[in-house]
Amino acid sequence: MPERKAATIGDVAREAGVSRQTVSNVVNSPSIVKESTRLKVQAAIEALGYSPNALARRLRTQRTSTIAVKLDPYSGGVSGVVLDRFVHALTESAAARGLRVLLYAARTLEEELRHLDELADAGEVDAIVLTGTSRGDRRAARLLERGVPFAAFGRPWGTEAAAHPWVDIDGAAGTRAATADLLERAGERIAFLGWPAGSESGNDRERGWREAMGERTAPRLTAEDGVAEGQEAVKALLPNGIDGLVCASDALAIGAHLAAVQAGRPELPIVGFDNTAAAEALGISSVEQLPERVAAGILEMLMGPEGNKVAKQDPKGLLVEPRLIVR
Amino acid sequence: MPERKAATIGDVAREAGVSRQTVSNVVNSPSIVKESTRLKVQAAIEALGYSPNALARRLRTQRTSTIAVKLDPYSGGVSGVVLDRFVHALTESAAARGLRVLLYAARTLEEELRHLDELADAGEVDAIVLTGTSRGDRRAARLLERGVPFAAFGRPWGTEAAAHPWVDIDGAAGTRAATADLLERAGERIAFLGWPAGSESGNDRERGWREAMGERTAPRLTAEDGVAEGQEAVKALLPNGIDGLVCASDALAIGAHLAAVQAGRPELPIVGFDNTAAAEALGISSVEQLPERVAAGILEMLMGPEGNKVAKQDPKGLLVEPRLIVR
DNA sequence: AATTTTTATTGGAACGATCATACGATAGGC
DNA sequence: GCCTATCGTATGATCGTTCCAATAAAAATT
Repeated sequence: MPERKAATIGDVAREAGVSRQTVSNVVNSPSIVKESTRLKVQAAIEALGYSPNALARRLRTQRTSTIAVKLDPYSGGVSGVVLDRFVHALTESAAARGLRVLLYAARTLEEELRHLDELADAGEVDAIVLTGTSRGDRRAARLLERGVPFAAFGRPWGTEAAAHPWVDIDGAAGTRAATADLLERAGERIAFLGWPAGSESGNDRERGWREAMGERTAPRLTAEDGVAEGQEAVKALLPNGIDGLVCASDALAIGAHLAAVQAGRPELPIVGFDNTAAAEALGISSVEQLPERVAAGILEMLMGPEGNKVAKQDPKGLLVEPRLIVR
Repeated sequence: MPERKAATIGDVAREAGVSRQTVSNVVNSPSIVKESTRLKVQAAIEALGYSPNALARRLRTQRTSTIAVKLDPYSGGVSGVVLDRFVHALTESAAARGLRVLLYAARTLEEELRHLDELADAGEVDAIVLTGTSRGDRRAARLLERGVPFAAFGRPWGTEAAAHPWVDIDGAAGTRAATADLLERAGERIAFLGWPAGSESGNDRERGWREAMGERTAPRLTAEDGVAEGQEAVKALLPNGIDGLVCASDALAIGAHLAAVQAGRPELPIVGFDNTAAAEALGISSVEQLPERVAAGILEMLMGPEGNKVAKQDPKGLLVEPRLIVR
């Protein structure tokens, strides 16, 4: 008969012959309870199969022990996996700190802002994790204005630099390492295939390549993100004779790889970005983003190095250095 | 000064000069309130920026309006994307019905069982969504025993067939369609590349191929799931001369494709399963699982076609027919 | 031995909503 | 004009926990 109603703290108190508060103490701060009574209470808890009701506790403490994160609509592309990995990692690290992760979905900015308002108004979460921040991010501005604790996966690219905590991948460091590696292994002419101007992270990744190239020169191409687009862009270039190619994404890298194979240069060293399964399957080198580190960093920003409750945050940032995977 | 404490239902009642209950009625069942008082109350709500506290409501109603779903650890392979898409879709459909989705992470079965117990004991969720069910699934058994409402993405492969609601992809229908298509377009000898015996969904997918082949014969290979494994398995086969190949996964299909290219038969028609980004990028046909339909089906099982609260479920199943994407 | 401090436990209030029930006012039936 | 329905609103209890202040008992100080 598993339908029996769950035992409450009052039931345990009666069974053990103590007050409710003492039971609560045994559960939450056992150290202040005398050993003999603690054992008595623990036996009663055991006997009744008592487990504190999370809802009641949250109402009383005004802490939900829950953080929210947006799950982006499935984009269908090669990328997007990085965010999924990030959510995976966030869930695991959060569980280790006794936090739950709540998802919300939004297709548009307006919808997301509405969701953020709802989550904050109803007191559903202690903190929010934003992903994919952009220059002058309206979500960040809104949360700041409302005083909702949050941290972002992504830099505050604009001027509000110091206004909230964030963690991001150091894209420039990634492409710098990739370029340096190719310069050493392949030759002087290492080209770059990036996105059209206007993308913050695109600029960041291109900067790494430029810095590593120094005085050397090599073609710099752009294409919208996508396999076909990358293939098209590189097709025109190959006759120019390059020694290697650094790309802003795995999708572009795969396109470039296909173009290289078609042009009879299957051995052309190419490096992508994101280390997706597709790149792995094709044996293409890539820059691995380590979203697990980002997740850990975000939680540390929100709750301190060890804490299990959301605390006041310093608005500081953390750049995680990605890792080059050579294949 | 956004630090002002949030207004409660009592504040609104005082402001509007009515009782708490009337405010509650305006929020939850406006139709039973006289128009004049309703307007008065709505004005007060507006003025104070009142929003009901979700925690208090949940404690009183004993409904969390939350469902839990496990997020698998990132597997790193080509597959796994289907589950992510499913979670995406589930979150969106749930939001449309006023439900939230809570994530939990687990690396082992034991850990998952522990999490399930905790979620149930603490009354954190109204229902649980299981993914990747197997024969004699211990999680399903546990939840049934404890009386926790749940539905599964995946068939109850064993004998407990009718014990709980489930939704699954009709894998056999997918491979049947793929095989039929190749028989029509490519020729009589359509081979199958599956997994080693023991996988329920593997058997299911192979069955579809067999059924479509009927009296015709063609090689049937197996390999562990993976690009390299698929490539190896097909390398030996190609001299045999086949007209097409149906695979149990995109990873195998990609491996097969690479083997075909190396063997000088790049045009060999191959069909994968899951329609992952990698298959798309390489122009390989694939069977698309439509996890969005599965998500909608799961919610319907839990809450009825229109409902927004978890109701008693009939233990019935639903098979979703996948779609063949020809490239 | 009287006083202060510390330790262990208790009882009531509070968190913020909804439920069940009771009440007053208006309307309808004869 | 009396009795009964119906409607709209109000009151108090309740969900299950933790906070707060108070108390009783034990230990330490003078």
